[in-house]
Amino acid sequence: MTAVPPSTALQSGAERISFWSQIASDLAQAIGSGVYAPGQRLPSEHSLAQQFGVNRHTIRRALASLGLQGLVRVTQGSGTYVEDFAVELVLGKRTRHQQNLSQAGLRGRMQVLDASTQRATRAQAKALEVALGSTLLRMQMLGEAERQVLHVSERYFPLPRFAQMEQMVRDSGSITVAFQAHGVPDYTRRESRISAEMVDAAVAAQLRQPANRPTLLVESVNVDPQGRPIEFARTWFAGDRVRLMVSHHD
Amino acid sequence: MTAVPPSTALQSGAERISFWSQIASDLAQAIGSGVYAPGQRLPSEHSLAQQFGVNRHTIRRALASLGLQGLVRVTQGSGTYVEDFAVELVLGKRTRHQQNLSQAGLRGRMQVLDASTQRATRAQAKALEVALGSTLLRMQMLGEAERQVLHVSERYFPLPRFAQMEQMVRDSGSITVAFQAHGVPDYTRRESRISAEMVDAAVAAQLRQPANRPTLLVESVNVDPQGRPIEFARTWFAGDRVRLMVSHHD
DNA sequence: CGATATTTGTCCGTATGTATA
DNA sequence: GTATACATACGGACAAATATC
Repeated sequence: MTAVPPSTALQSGAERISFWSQIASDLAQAIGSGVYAPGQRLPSEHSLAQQFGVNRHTIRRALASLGLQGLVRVTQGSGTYVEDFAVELVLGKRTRHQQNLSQAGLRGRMQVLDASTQRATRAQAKALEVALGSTLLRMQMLGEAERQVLHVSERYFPLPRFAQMEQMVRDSGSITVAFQAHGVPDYTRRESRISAEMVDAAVAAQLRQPANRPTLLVESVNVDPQGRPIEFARTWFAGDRVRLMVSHHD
Repeated sequence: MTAVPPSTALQSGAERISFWSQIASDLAQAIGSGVYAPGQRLPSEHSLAQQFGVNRHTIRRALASLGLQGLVRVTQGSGTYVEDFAVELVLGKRTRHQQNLSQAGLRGRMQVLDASTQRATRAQAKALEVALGSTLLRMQMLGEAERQVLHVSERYFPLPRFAQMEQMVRDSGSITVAFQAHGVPDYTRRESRISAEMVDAAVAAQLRQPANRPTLLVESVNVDPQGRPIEFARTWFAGDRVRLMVSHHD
Protein backbone atom coordinates (compact mmCIF):
# COMPACT_ATOMS: atom_id res chain seq x y z
CA MET A 1 0.00 0.00 0.00
CA THR A 2 1.52 3.29 -1.08
CA ALA A 3 0.65 6.67 0.30
CA VAL A 4 -1.49 8.63 -2.11
CA PRO A 5 -1.10 12.36 -1.63
CA PRO A 6 -4.53 13.90 -1.93
CA SER A 7 -3.17 16.68 -4.09
CA THR A 8 -2.40 14.14 -6.83
CA ALA A 9 -5.68 12.34 -6.29
CA LEU A 10 -7.86 15.17 -7.49
CA GLN A 11 -10.18 13.30 -9.78
CA SER A 12 -11.73 15.06 -12.71
CA GLY A 13 -15.09 14.43 -14.27
CA ALA A 14 -17.75 11.95 -13.35
CA GLU A 15 -16.73 9.61 -10.54
CA ARG A 16 -15.18 11.72 -7.84
CA ILE A 17 -14.65 9.64 -4.76
CA SER A 18 -13.86 11.14 -1.39
CA PHE A 19 -10.47 10.85 0.22
CA TRP A 20 -11.77 9.18 3.32
CA SER A 21 -13.63 6.60 1.27
CA GLN A 22 -10.57 5.86 -0.84
CA ILE A 23 -8.39 5.60 2.25
CA ALA A 24 -10.90 3.28 3.91
CA SER A 25 -10.90 1.11 0.82
CA ASP A 26 -7.09 1.03 0.72
CA LEU A 27 -6.89 0.09 4.37
CA ALA A 28 -9.56 -2.59 3.91
CA GLN A 29 -7.57 -4.09 1.08
CA ALA A 30 -4.39 -3.98 3.15
CA ILE A 31 -6.18 -5.79 5.94
CA GLY A 32 -7.69 -8.31 3.55
CA SER A 33 -4.35 -9.10 1.97
CA GLY A 34 -2.73 -9.61 5.35
CA VAL A 35 -0.57 -6.47 5.51
CA TYR A 36 -2.26 -5.87 8.84
CA ALA A 37 -3.06 -9.16 10.54
CA PRO A 38 -6.03 -9.77 12.85
CA GLY A 39 -5.32 -8.43 16.33
CA GLN A 40 -2.55 -6.17 15.10
CA ARG A 41 -2.54 -2.45 15.79
CA LEU A 42 -2.76 -0.06 12.87
CA PRO A 43 -0.43 2.94 12.75
CA SER A 44 -1.68 5.88 14.80
CA GLU A 45 -4.06 8.36 13.26
CA HIS A 46 -1.27 10.92 13.20
CA SER A 47 1.02 8.50 11.41
CA LEU A 48 -1.64 7.48 8.87
CA ALA A 49 -2.42 11.13 8.24
CA GLN A 50 1.20 11.70 7.33
CA GLN A 51 1.37 8.54 5.20
CA PHE A 52 -1.71 9.47 3.18
CA GLY A 53 -0.90 13.17 3.25
CA VAL A 54 -4.24 14.19 4.67
CA ASN A 55 -5.56 15.73 7.84
CA ARG A 56 -6.09 13.56 10.85
CA HIS A 57 -9.84 14.15 10.66
CA THR A 58 -9.92 12.56 7.22
CA ILE A 59 -8.19 9.47 8.59
CA ARG A 60 -10.68 9.40 11.46
CA ARG A 61 -13.55 9.43 8.99
CA ALA A 62 -12.05 6.45 7.17
CA LEU A 63 -11.42 4.54 10.39
CA ALA A 64 -14.95 5.22 11.57
CA SER A 65 -16.21 3.63 8.37
CA LEU A 66 -14.02 0.56 8.86
CA GLY A 67 -15.24 0.39 12.43
CA LEU A 68 -18.87 0.31 11.31
CA GLN A 69 -17.98 -2.45 8.87
CA GLY A 70 -16.49 -4.44 11.72
CA LEU A 71 -13.04 -4.47 10.19
CA VAL A 72 -11.34 -2.62 13.03
CA ARG A 73 -11.92 -1.73 16.66
CA VAL A 74 -10.86 1.70 17.88
CA THR A 75 -9.90 2.12 21.52
CA GLN A 76 -9.26 5.49 23.02
CA GLY A 77 -5.77 5.94 24.32
CA SER A 78 -4.61 2.66 22.89
CA GLY A 79 -5.04 2.48 19.14
CA THR A 80 -6.93 0.95 16.27
CA TYR A 81 -6.88 -2.83 16.00
CA VAL A 82 -7.78 -5.22 13.21
CA GLU A 83 -10.76 -7.34 14.21
CA ASP A 84 -10.48 -11.10 13.99
CA PHE A 85 -13.43 -11.37 11.66
CA ALA A 86 -14.12 -8.83 9.00
CA VAL A 87 -17.63 -9.96 8.24
CA GLU A 88 -20.32 -11.74 10.16
CA LEU A 89 -22.82 -13.20 7.76
CA VAL A 90 -26.26 -14.17 8.93
CA LEU A 91 -27.38 -17.63 7.98
CA GLY A 92 -31.13 -17.76 7.92
CA LYS A 93 -34.17 -18.81 6.01
CA ARG A 94 -34.18 -15.71 3.88
CA THR A 95 -30.47 -15.28 3.41
CA ARG A 96 -29.56 -13.07 0.48
CA HIS A 97 -26.03 -12.28 -0.45
CA GLN A 98 -26.51 -8.60 -1.21
CA GLN A 99 -28.83 -7.96 1.70
CA ASN A 100 -26.47 -9.73 4.05
CA LEU A 101 -23.64 -7.43 3.11
CA SER A 102 -25.61 -4.23 3.05
CA GLN A 103 -26.74 -4.98 6.59
CA ALA A 104 -23.08 -5.03 7.51
CA GLY A 105 -22.61 -1.70 5.76
CA LEU A 106 -20.67 -3.22 2.90
CA ARG A 107 -20.94 -2.89 -0.83
CA GLY A 108 -20.86 -6.35 -2.33
CA ARG A 109 -21.14 -7.95 -5.72
CA MET A 110 -21.13 -11.40 -7.19
CA GLN A 111 -19.13 -12.35 -10.21
CA VAL A 112 -19.47 -15.31 -12.56
CA LEU A 113 -16.15 -17.08 -12.98
CA ASP A 114 -17.32 -19.96 -15.11
CA ALA A 115 -20.47 -21.65 -16.36
CA SER A 116 -21.14 -24.99 -17.98
CA THR A 117 -23.68 -27.78 -18.19
CA GLN A 118 -23.26 -31.21 -16.70
CA ARG A 119 -25.09 -34.33 -15.60
CA ALA A 120 -26.44 -34.49 -12.07
CA THR A 121 -24.48 -36.62 -9.64
CA ARG A 122 -26.21 -38.57 -6.93
CA ALA A 123 -25.87 -35.85 -4.30
CA GLN A 124 -26.92 -33.08 -6.66
CA ALA A 125 -29.90 -35.03 -7.95
CA LYS A 126 -31.05 -35.76 -4.42
CA ALA A 127 -30.73 -32.15 -3.30
CA LEU A 128 -32.50 -30.75 -6.35
CA GLU A 129 -35.06 -33.57 -6.50
CA VAL A 130 -34.29 -34.32 -10.14
CA ALA A 131 -33.40 -37.57 -11.89
CA LEU A 132 -29.87 -38.89 -11.58
CA GLY A 133 -27.99 -37.80 -14.71
CA SER A 134 -30.37 -35.03 -15.74
CA THR A 135 -28.83 -31.85 -17.11
CA LEU A 136 -27.80 -29.08 -14.72
CA LEU A 137 -26.33 -25.63 -15.14
CA ARG A 138 -23.16 -25.31 -13.11
CA MET A 139 -21.93 -21.84 -12.25
CA GLN A 140 -18.76 -21.00 -10.41
CA MET A 141 -19.01 -17.66 -8.66
CA LEU A 142 -16.98 -15.27 -6.59
CA GLY A 143 -18.43 -13.10 -3.83
CA GLU A 144 -16.67 -9.89 -2.94
CA ALA A 145 -17.22 -7.00 -0.56
CA GLU A 146 -15.09 -3.89 -0.35
CA ARG A 147 -12.38 -5.49 -2.50
CA GLN A 148 -12.18 -8.47 -0.19
CA VAL A 149 -13.05 -11.92 -1.46
CA LEU A 150 -15.52 -13.48 0.95
CA HIS A 151 -16.44 -16.70 -0.79
CA VAL A 152 -16.29 -18.82 -3.89
CA SER A 153 -19.14 -21.10 -4.76
CA GLU A 154 -20.37 -23.81 -7.08
CA ARG A 155 -24.05 -23.43 -7.83
CA TYR A 156 -26.27 -25.89 -9.65
CA PHE A 157 -29.57 -25.04 -11.31
CA PRO A 158 -31.96 -27.49 -12.98
CA LEU A 159 -32.30 -27.16 -16.74
CA PRO A 160 -34.16 -26.22 -18.85
CA ARG A 161 -36.07 -24.20 -16.25
CA PHE A 162 -33.20 -21.78 -15.60
CA ALA A 163 -31.69 -21.71 -19.07
CA GLN A 164 -31.00 -17.97 -19.03
CA MET A 165 -29.46 -17.98 -15.57
CA GLU A 166 -25.88 -17.30 -16.60
CA GLN A 167 -26.68 -14.28 -18.74
CA MET A 168 -29.08 -12.90 -16.16
CA VAL A 169 -26.58 -13.18 -13.34
CA ARG A 170 -23.79 -11.70 -15.43
CA ASP A 171 -26.01 -8.77 -16.32
CA SER A 172 -27.44 -8.06 -12.91
CA GLY A 173 -24.74 -9.38 -10.59
CA SER A 174 -27.53 -10.74 -8.46
CA ILE A 175 -28.97 -14.23 -8.19
CA THR A 176 -32.18 -12.88 -6.69
CA VAL A 177 -32.79 -10.70 -9.75
CA ALA A 178 -31.99 -13.60 -12.08
CA PHE A 179 -34.50 -15.80 -10.26
CA GLN A 180 -37.15 -13.12 -10.57
CA ALA A 181 -36.53 -12.98 -14.32
CA HIS A 182 -37.23 -16.73 -14.39
CA GLY A 183 -40.57 -16.30 -12.68
CA VAL A 184 -39.40 -17.01 -9.14
CA PRO A 185 -40.48 -13.92 -7.21
CA ASP A 186 -39.28 -15.26 -3.90
CA TYR A 187 -37.27 -18.13 -2.52
CA THR A 188 -36.17 -19.49 0.82
CA ARG A 189 -33.31 -21.56 2.11
CA ARG A 190 -34.39 -25.03 3.10
CA GLU A 191 -31.33 -26.13 5.02
CA SER A 192 -27.63 -25.56 5.42
CA ARG A 193 -24.89 -28.06 6.14
CA ILE A 194 -21.75 -26.55 7.56
CA SER A 195 -18.35 -28.14 7.70
CA ALA A 196 -14.73 -27.06 8.01
CA GLU A 197 -12.48 -27.88 5.09
CA MET A 198 -9.02 -27.34 3.82
CA VAL A 199 -9.02 -26.45 0.14
CA ASP A 200 -6.58 -26.94 -2.68
CA ALA A 201 -4.19 -24.22 -3.80
CA ALA A 202 -6.46 -23.06 -6.62
CA VAL A 203 -9.43 -22.34 -4.39
CA ALA A 204 -7.19 -20.83 -1.73
CA ALA A 205 -5.77 -18.46 -4.33
CA GLN A 206 -9.27 -17.43 -5.38
CA LEU A 207 -10.07 -16.70 -1.75
CA ARG A 208 -6.81 -14.74 -1.43
CA GLN A 209 -5.77 -16.71 1.60
CA PRO A 210 -2.87 -19.09 2.26
CA ALA A 211 -3.43 -22.77 1.45
CA ASN A 212 -2.92 -23.83 5.06
CA ARG A 213 -5.88 -21.81 6.31
CA PRO A 214 -9.31 -23.39 6.76
CA THR A 215 -12.55 -22.58 5.01
CA LEU A 216 -16.17 -22.90 6.00
CA LEU A 217 -18.06 -25.01 3.50
CA VAL A 218 -21.80 -24.42 3.46
CA GLU A 219 -24.00 -26.67 1.39
CA SER A 220 -27.43 -25.21 0.93
CA VAL A 221 -30.64 -25.79 -0.98
CA ASN A 222 -32.92 -22.96 -2.02
CA VAL A 223 -36.56 -23.66 -2.85
CA ASP A 224 -39.26 -21.64 -4.57
CA PRO A 225 -42.54 -20.70 -2.86
CA GLN A 226 -44.00 -24.06 -3.92
CA GLY A 227 -41.15 -25.83 -2.14
CA ARG A 228 -39.46 -27.04 -5.31
CA PRO A 229 -35.65 -26.93 -5.19
CA ILE A 230 -34.25 -24.32 -7.54
CA GLU A 231 -30.61 -24.17 -6.50
CA PHE A 232 -28.03 -26.36 -4.85
CA ALA A 233 -24.95 -24.45 -3.74
CA ARG A 234 -21.61 -25.32 -2.23
CA THR A 235 -20.02 -22.17 -0.88
CA TRP A 236 -16.50 -21.91 0.51
CA PHE A 237 -16.12 -18.95 2.85
CA ALA A 238 -12.72 -17.49 3.68
CA GLY A 239 -12.26 -18.82 7.19
CA ASP A 240 -9.96 -15.99 8.19
CA ARG A 241 -12.40 -13.24 7.40
CA VAL A 242 -15.89 -14.67 7.69
CA ARG A 243 -17.90 -15.88 10.62
CA LEU A 244 -21.38 -17.29 10.23
CA MET A 245 -24.09 -16.22 12.60
CA VAL A 246 -27.07 -18.45 13.21
CA SER A 247 -29.88 -16.72 14.99
CA HIS A 248 -32.30 -18.99 16.81
CA HIS A 249 -35.04 -16.44 17.38
CA ASP A 250 -37.78 -18.64 15.93
CA MET B 1 -8.40 -52.53 15.10
CA THR B 2 -8.03 -56.15 16.04
CA ALA B 3 -10.64 -58.75 15.40
CA VAL B 4 -12.44 -59.69 18.58
CA PRO B 5 -13.77 -63.23 18.48
CA PRO B 6 -17.22 -63.13 19.97
CA SER B 7 -16.54 -66.26 21.88
CA THR B 8 -14.16 -64.30 24.09
CA ALA B 9 -16.60 -61.42 24.37
CA LEU B 10 -19.19 -63.34 26.31
CA GLN B 11 -19.95 -60.91 29.09
CA SER B 12 -21.31 -62.17 32.33
CA GLY B 13 -23.64 -60.47 34.72
CA ALA B 14 -25.25 -57.11 34.43
CA GLU B 15 -24.08 -55.28 31.34
CA ARG B 16 -24.30 -57.78 28.56
CA ILE B 17 -24.39 -56.11 25.20
CA SER B 18 -25.17 -57.84 21.96
CA PHE B 19 -22.59 -59.04 19.49
CA TRP B 20 -23.86 -56.85 16.71
CA SER B 21 -23.78 -53.82 18.98
CA GLN B 22 -20.23 -54.57 20.05
CA ILE B 23 -19.15 -55.09 16.45
CA ALA B 24 -20.85 -51.86 15.39
CA SER B 25 -19.03 -50.04 18.14
CA ASP B 26 -15.70 -51.57 17.10
CA LEU B 27 -16.24 -50.62 13.49
CA ALA B 28 -17.26 -47.10 14.50
CA GLN B 29 -14.08 -46.74 16.48
CA ALA B 30 -12.05 -48.04 13.54
CA ILE B 31 -13.67 -45.50 11.26
CA GLY B 32 -13.19 -42.73 13.80
CA SER B 33 -9.52 -43.50 14.24
CA GLY B 34 -8.96 -43.51 10.51
CA VAL B 35 -8.44 -47.23 9.93
CA TYR B 36 -11.17 -46.90 7.33
CA ALA B 37 -11.01 -43.49 5.68
CA PRO B 38 -14.05 -41.61 4.35
CA GLY B 39 -15.04 -42.92 0.93
CA GLN B 40 -13.19 -46.17 1.44
CA ARG B 41 -14.91 -49.54 1.05
CA LEU B 42 -15.18 -51.73 4.09
CA PRO B 43 -14.29 -55.43 3.79
CA SER B 44 -17.16 -57.52 2.45
CA GLU B 45 -19.78 -58.82 4.83
CA HIS B 46 -18.44 -62.31 4.30
CA SER B 47 -14.91 -61.16 5.14
CA LEU B 48 -16.03 -59.23 8.22
CA ALA B 49 -18.04 -62.26 9.38
CA GLN B 50 -14.88 -64.34 9.26
CA GLN B 51 -12.80 -61.66 11.01
CA PHE B 52 -15.23 -61.33 13.89
CA GLY B 53 -16.07 -65.04 13.91
CA VAL B 54 -19.78 -64.46 13.65
CA ASN B 55 -22.49 -65.19 11.15
CA ARG B 56 -22.91 -62.80 8.22
CA HIS B 57 -26.36 -61.83 9.52
CA THR B 58 -24.78 -60.50 12.70
CA ILE B 59 -22.44 -58.34 10.61
CA ARG B 60 -25.42 -57.15 8.58
CA ARG B 61 -27.17 -56.11 11.78
CA ALA B 62 -24.11 -54.08 12.82
CA LEU B 63 -23.74 -52.48 9.41
CA ALA B 64 -27.43 -51.58 9.37
CA SER B 65 -26.92 -49.78 12.66
CA LEU B 66 -23.93 -47.88 11.29
CA GLY B 67 -25.96 -47.02 8.21
CA LEU B 68 -28.71 -45.51 10.35
CA GLN B 69 -26.10 -43.49 12.17
CA GLY B 70 -24.85 -42.15 8.86
CA LEU B 71 -21.43 -43.66 9.33
CA VAL B 72 -21.57 -45.91 6.28
CA ARG B 73 -23.57 -46.32 3.11
CA VAL B 74 -24.45 -49.83 1.96
CA THR B 75 -24.89 -50.36 -1.76
CA GLN B 76 -26.22 -53.63 -3.15
CA GLY B 77 -23.79 -55.38 -5.44
CA SER B 78 -21.01 -52.94 -4.65
CA GLY B 79 -20.13 -52.85 -1.00
CA THR B 80 -20.21 -50.80 2.18
CA TYR B 81 -18.57 -47.38 2.08
CA VAL B 82 -17.53 -44.99 4.82
CA GLU B 83 -19.49 -41.76 4.60
CA ASP B 84 -17.61 -38.52 4.47
CA PHE B 85 -19.10 -37.35 7.71
CA ALA B 86 -19.68 -39.60 10.63
CA VAL B 87 -22.09 -37.38 12.47
CA GLU B 88 -24.44 -34.64 11.46
CA LEU B 89 -25.40 -32.53 14.42
CA VAL B 90 -28.43 -30.29 14.33
CA LEU B 91 -27.91 -26.71 15.39
CA GLY B 92 -31.15 -25.25 16.59
CA LYS B 93 -32.87 -23.30 19.28
CA ARG B 94 -33.34 -26.32 21.50
CA THR B 95 -30.05 -28.03 20.82
CA ARG B 96 -29.12 -30.55 23.47
CA HIS B 97 -26.01 -32.62 23.27
CA GLN B 98 -27.53 -35.90 24.38
CA GLN B 99 -30.70 -35.47 22.39
CA ASN B 100 -28.70 -34.53 19.35
CA LEU B 101 -26.77 -37.75 19.50
CA SER B 102 -29.69 -39.96 20.33
CA GLN B 103 -31.50 -38.58 17.30
CA ALA B 104 -28.56 -39.81 15.27
CA GLY B 105 -28.82 -43.17 16.98
CA LEU B 106 -25.65 -42.69 18.97
CA ARG B 107 -24.84 -43.19 22.59
CA GLY B 108 -23.04 -40.11 23.81
CA ARG B 109 -21.67 -38.76 27.01
CA MET B 110 -19.93 -35.65 28.21
CA GLN B 111 -16.90 -35.66 30.40
CA VAL B 112 -15.42 -32.93 32.57
CA LEU B 113 -11.74 -32.48 31.82
CA ASP B 114 -11.08 -29.50 34.03
CA ALA B 115 -12.85 -26.88 36.11
CA SER B 116 -11.73 -23.62 37.64
CA THR B 117 -12.89 -20.12 38.47
CA GLN B 118 -11.74 -16.99 36.70
CA ARG B 119 -12.55 -13.36 36.05
CA ALA B 120 -14.82 -12.53 33.11
CA THR B 121 -13.07 -11.10 30.10
CA ARG B 122 -14.72 -8.46 27.97
CA ALA B 123 -16.21 -10.97 25.52
CA GLN B 124 -17.41 -13.33 28.25
CA ALA B 125 -18.93 -10.50 30.28
CA LYS B 126 -20.78 -9.21 27.26
CA ALA B 127 -22.14 -12.63 26.30
CA LEU B 128 -23.27 -13.48 29.83
CA GLU B 129 -24.44 -9.93 30.61
CA VAL B 130 -22.36 -9.74 33.77
CA ALA B 131 -19.87 -7.14 34.97
CA LEU B 132 -16.39 -7.16 33.51
CA GLY B 133 -14.15 -9.04 35.92
CA SER B 134 -16.90 -10.83 37.81
CA THR B 135 -16.29 -14.43 38.79
CA LEU B 136 -17.12 -17.22 36.38
CA LEU B 137 -16.95 -20.99 36.52
CA ARG B 138 -14.92 -22.33 33.64
CA MET B 139 -15.35 -25.96 32.65
CA GLN B 140 -13.44 -27.75 29.97
CA MET B 141 -15.40 -30.67 28.57
CA LEU B 142 -15.12 -33.48 26.11
CA GLY B 143 -18.02 -34.82 24.08
CA GLU B 144 -17.91 -38.37 22.84
CA ALA B 145 -20.18 -40.67 20.92
CA GLU B 146 -19.53 -44.32 20.19
CA ARG B 147 -15.94 -43.96 21.35
CA GLN B 148 -15.36 -41.12 18.92
CA VAL B 149 -14.45 -37.69 20.21
CA LEU B 150 -16.80 -35.22 18.61
CA HIS B 151 -15.92 -32.00 20.37
CA VAL B 152 -14.06 -30.27 23.15
CA SER B 153 -15.49 -27.19 24.74
CA GLU B 154 -14.89 -24.35 27.15
CA ARG B 155 -18.03 -23.44 29.03
CA TYR B 156 -18.51 -20.46 31.30
CA PHE B 157 -21.20 -20.15 33.95
CA PRO B 158 -21.90 -17.10 36.13
CA LEU B 159 -21.17 -17.51 39.83
CA PRO B 160 -22.46 -17.84 42.45
CA ARG B 161 -25.67 -18.88 40.71
CA PHE B 162 -24.23 -22.13 39.35
CA ALA B 163 -21.84 -22.94 42.16
CA GLN B 164 -22.60 -26.67 42.14
CA MET B 165 -22.31 -27.01 38.37
CA GLU B 166 -19.09 -28.97 38.27
CA GLN B 167 -20.19 -31.63 40.74
CA MET B 168 -23.63 -31.91 39.13
CA VAL B 169 -22.19 -32.39 35.66
CA ARG B 170 -19.62 -34.87 36.87
CA ASP B 171 -22.35 -36.87 38.58
CA SER B 172 -24.94 -36.82 35.85
CA GLY B 173 -22.82 -36.43 32.75
CA SER B 174 -25.43 -34.02 31.49
CA ILE B 175 -25.53 -30.25 31.47
CA THR B 176 -29.29 -30.27 31.11
CA VAL B 177 -29.67 -32.24 34.34
CA ALA B 178 -27.21 -29.95 36.14
CA PHE B 179 -29.18 -26.90 35.06
CA GLN B 180 -32.39 -28.47 36.33
CA ALA B 181 -30.74 -29.03 39.71
CA HIS B 182 -29.98 -25.30 39.78
CA GLY B 183 -33.61 -24.40 39.22
CA VAL B 184 -33.43 -23.97 35.46
CA PRO B 185 -36.07 -26.34 34.14
CA ASP B 186 -35.57 -25.33 30.53
CA TYR B 187 -33.19 -23.31 28.43
CA THR B 188 -32.78 -22.24 24.83
CA ARG B 189 -29.93 -21.26 22.59
CA ARG B 190 -29.93 -17.60 21.77
CA GLU B 191 -27.43 -17.55 18.92
CA SER B 192 -24.49 -19.37 17.45
CA ARG B 193 -21.42 -17.98 15.78
CA ILE B 194 -19.61 -20.42 13.55
CA SER B 195 -16.06 -20.13 12.29
CA ALA B 196 -13.36 -22.39 10.94
CA GLU B 197 -10.21 -22.60 12.97
CA MET B 198 -6.96 -24.41 13.15
CA VAL B 199 -6.16 -25.46 16.70
CA ASP B 200 -2.98 -26.03 18.61
CA ALA B 201 -1.50 -29.48 19.10
CA ALA B 202 -3.06 -29.94 22.54
CA VAL B 203 -6.64 -29.43 21.35
CA ALA B 204 -5.99 -31.47 18.21
CA ALA B 205 -4.78 -34.34 20.36
CA GLN B 206 -7.92 -34.12 22.49
CA LEU B 207 -10.00 -34.29 19.32
CA ARG B 208 -7.92 -37.25 18.13
CA GLN B 209 -7.21 -35.59 14.84
CA PRO B 210 -4.00 -34.35 13.21
CA ALA B 211 -2.95 -30.77 13.94
CA ASN B 212 -3.21 -29.77 10.30
CA ARG B 213 -6.92 -30.51 10.13
CA PRO B 214 -9.51 -27.79 10.68
CA THR B 215 -12.16 -27.54 13.37
CA LEU B 216 -15.54 -25.92 13.52
CA LEU B 217 -15.68 -23.43 16.36
CA VAL B 218 -19.18 -22.67 17.58
CA GLU B 219 -19.67 -19.88 20.10
CA SER B 220 -23.08 -20.05 21.67
CA VAL B 221 -25.09 -18.46 24.44
CA ASN B 222 -27.79 -20.36 26.32
CA VAL B 223 -30.48 -18.44 28.18
CA ASP B 224 -33.05 -19.46 30.80
CA PRO B 225 -36.81 -19.05 30.25
CA GLN B 226 -36.55 -15.45 31.51
CA GLY B 227 -33.97 -14.73 28.83
CA ARG B 228 -31.06 -14.41 31.24
CA PRO B 229 -27.79 -15.86 29.94
CA ILE B 230 -26.74 -18.93 31.88
CA GLU B 231 -23.94 -20.32 29.77
CA PHE B 232 -21.40 -19.11 27.26
CA ALA B 233 -19.71 -21.93 25.38
CA ARG B 234 -16.94 -22.23 22.84
CA THR B 235 -17.07 -25.66 21.26
CA TRP B 236 -14.51 -27.06 18.86
CA PHE B 237 -15.95 -29.81 16.69
CA ALA B 238 -13.70 -32.29 14.92
CA GLY B 239 -13.90 -31.00 11.38
CA ASP B 240 -13.19 -34.41 9.91
CA ARG B 241 -16.07 -36.15 11.59
CA VAL B 242 -18.74 -33.59 12.29
CA ARG B 243 -20.98 -31.59 10.05
CA LEU B 244 -23.42 -29.06 11.43
CA MET B 245 -26.91 -28.94 10.07
CA VAL B 246 -28.91 -25.74 10.29
CA SER B 247 -32.57 -26.22 9.62
CA HIS B 248 -34.45 -23.14 8.51
CA HIS B 249 -37.97 -24.47 8.99
CA ASP B 250 -39.11 -21.47 11.05
C1' DC C 1 2.65 4.10 43.20
C1' DG C 2 3.18 8.63 40.36
C1' DA C 3 4.91 11.20 36.28
C1' DT C 4 5.04 11.48 31.50
C1' DA C 5 4.32 10.45 26.67
C1' DT C 6 1.23 8.54 23.35
C1' DT C 7 -3.16 7.88 21.31
C1' DT C 8 -7.89 8.55 20.59
C1' DG C 9 -12.33 11.56 21.47
C1' DT C 10 -14.48 15.91 21.11
C1' DC C 11 -14.99 20.50 20.29
C1' DC C 12 -14.04 24.94 18.02
C1' DG C 13 -13.61 27.41 13.45
C1' DT C 14 -12.77 28.08 8.31
C1' DA C 15 -13.13 27.01 3.46
C1' DT C 16 -14.74 24.68 -0.78
C1' DG C 17 -17.61 22.13 -3.96
C1' DT C 18 -22.17 20.09 -4.91
C1' DA C 19 -26.94 19.36 -4.89
C1' DT C 20 -31.41 21.34 -4.13
C1' DA C 21 -35.20 24.68 -3.75
C1' DG D 1 -28.90 33.36 -10.91
C1' DT D 2 -29.50 33.09 -5.85
C1' DA D 3 -29.99 31.15 -1.45
C1' DT D 4 -29.74 27.27 1.36
C1' DA D 5 -28.29 22.94 2.99
C1' DC D 6 -25.05 19.35 3.01
C1' DA D 7 -20.75 16.75 2.53
C1' DT D 8 -15.99 17.13 2.39
C1' DA D 9 -11.42 18.68 3.92
C1' DC D 10 -8.14 21.27 6.75
C1' DG D 11 -6.15 23.38 11.12
C1' DG D 12 -5.96 23.73 15.89
C1' DA D 13 -6.88 23.01 20.93
C1' DC D 14 -7.93 20.40 24.84
C1' DA D 15 -9.89 16.28 27.38
C1' DA D 16 -9.86 11.41 28.34
C1' DA D 17 -7.98 6.94 28.21
C1' DT D 18 -4.06 4.22 27.88
C1' DA D 19 0.85 2.83 27.87
C1' DT D 20 5.35 3.14 29.72
C1' DC D 21 8.84 4.02 32.80
